[in-house]
Amino acid sequence: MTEGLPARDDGEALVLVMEAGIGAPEHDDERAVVLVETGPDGAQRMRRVVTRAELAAEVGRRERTGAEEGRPPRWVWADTSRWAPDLIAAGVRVERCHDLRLCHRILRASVLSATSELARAPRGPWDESPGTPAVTQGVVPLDLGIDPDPHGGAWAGDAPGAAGDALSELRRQLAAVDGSAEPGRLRLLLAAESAGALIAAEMHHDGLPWDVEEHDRLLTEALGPRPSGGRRPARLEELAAQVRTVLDRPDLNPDSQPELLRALRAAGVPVTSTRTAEIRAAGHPVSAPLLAYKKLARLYSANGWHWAQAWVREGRFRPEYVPGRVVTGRWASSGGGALQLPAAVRAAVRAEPGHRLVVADAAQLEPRVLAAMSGDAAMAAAGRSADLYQGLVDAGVVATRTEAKYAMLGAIYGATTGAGGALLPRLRQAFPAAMDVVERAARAGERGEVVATWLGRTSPADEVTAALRHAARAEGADAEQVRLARRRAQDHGRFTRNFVVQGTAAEWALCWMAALRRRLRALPGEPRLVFFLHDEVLVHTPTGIASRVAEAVVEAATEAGRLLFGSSPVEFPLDVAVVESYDEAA
DNA sequence: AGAGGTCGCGCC
DNA sequence: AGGGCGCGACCTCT
Repeated sequence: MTEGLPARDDGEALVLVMEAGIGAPEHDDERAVVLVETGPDGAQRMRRVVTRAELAAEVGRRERTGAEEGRPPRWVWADTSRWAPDLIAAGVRVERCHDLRLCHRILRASVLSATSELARAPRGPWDESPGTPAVTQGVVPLDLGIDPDPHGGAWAGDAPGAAGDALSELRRQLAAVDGSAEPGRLRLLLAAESAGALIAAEMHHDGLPWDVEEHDRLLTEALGPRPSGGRRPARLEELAAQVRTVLDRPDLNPDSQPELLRALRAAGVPVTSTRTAEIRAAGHPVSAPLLAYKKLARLYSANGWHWAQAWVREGRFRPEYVPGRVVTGRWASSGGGALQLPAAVRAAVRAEPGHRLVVADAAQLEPRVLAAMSGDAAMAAAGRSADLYQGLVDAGVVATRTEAKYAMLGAIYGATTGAGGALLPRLRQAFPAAMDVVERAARAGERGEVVATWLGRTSPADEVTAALRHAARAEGADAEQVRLARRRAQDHGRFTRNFVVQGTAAEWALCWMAALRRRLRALPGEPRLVFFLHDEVLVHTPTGIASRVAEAVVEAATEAGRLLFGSSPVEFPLDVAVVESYDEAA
């Protein structure tokens, strides 16, 4: 089922942007940038050299002429996080790009491009991990084969054998895609990954609107006024005092896990760790004040005043988003824990005057993705209702919505025991095709094999699992070796089982955002994507077009489903809310 | 003093 | 429970 996937666009112009890597860093504006325009076959059409200071104007010009002809170019560069921020700061937001480093990483590992020259070549500069500070801030260590004099004219971009040469790399990538058994899937994946890199750069630039006063209000309400010096807030101090009294340890520091654990055990509290669940289960008089302390201490240290001072500037929280850092294809973030923004502080995410936040999240995304990728008609039918979990209840698969949720998540995460594990036979009976997809992925992982997402992103090779398995099967293997191999196989099987679903959900989400971004660009008033959380987006928009933005978000979800799964009957409904602050969304 | 490891908990 | 993360606090080692 590939009818939605893009065919090669032979009319698309690719414009490489490369740094010549010359000039002293203190004269950054004068550093040379080389632009090379090619067709999708990699044949060179035009090249020019500009200074870094001239780049944004040059890119903006080419982008406009492309847009007028209805064919914006695709900008090709080593690393979006190195080029896009300056362009965005200069007011230039390109329509599309191709991030060589992110795409290289996908093609290097993908089962769909395994026989390509790119995949079989030894590791080189393009295998360096993307998004690391050394890569994004330093000069990319590429041998571009460029004459160091930007006005000298001589240029050796076609010099063979230069492993770091961006044009050669682009050609290798295009060849890997064209030579793949599933070029449409890879093409979509690379385009989506690259669009994600653009979005990440734009979201960092735009930032999440953050109301520092509201944040201070809710912190003060929970913790007491902001303390001076290194002291704890009043409410935390009170709770600490209660804990000390109950445990009869006047000098206890409740922030120290070993100290706290010793004190709890000395007081006869039956815990083996300081985990919240154990403390709650103990039902001891210390439980209530200690649990309250832990909750507030977390808020204070992770998202308190100090956090705001470090990460919020001029009313915006600007974390760094790092596409491609999570093996499954999900984004990671760095700086301020953007992807763990707790519910307790979301009231501080407030639209600016005259604006609204459009908050949208995909309902039960992972189960729906599983239904689509497996072509499981029964599961698709259960997902016809807006709430897939309720759909399972209505179909008579399980008795309650809670059971449905546990069972589905258990199937996707690899539960073996407990409520989730117990319900698996019911799911297997009701949705054999869907369960077959995850169980085959699990078995492959247990054997130490790789698995791939719908679009071809492939799990990292795991030699350890395979080696342990081999050792355990060898003549004379002892029980300990067998136990170790089995344990490792089970762990890796759970990982690969989850990989195919989480990774495909990440692909859907990338397509969703890319489709949304394109729609937002066509709207007036500059509505901006300002937050992304795996299956959820926030758009900051002028109030007057908020309803059009909400429509665009829904249309983009439908488009994402079509792009990935063609005519699959699986729907991807959203919960959409137009609100003034994030906490108002359900 | 600083690096690195572990725990625990926030998000999906 | 089971998958994927980032981060802060504490602790240990160097």
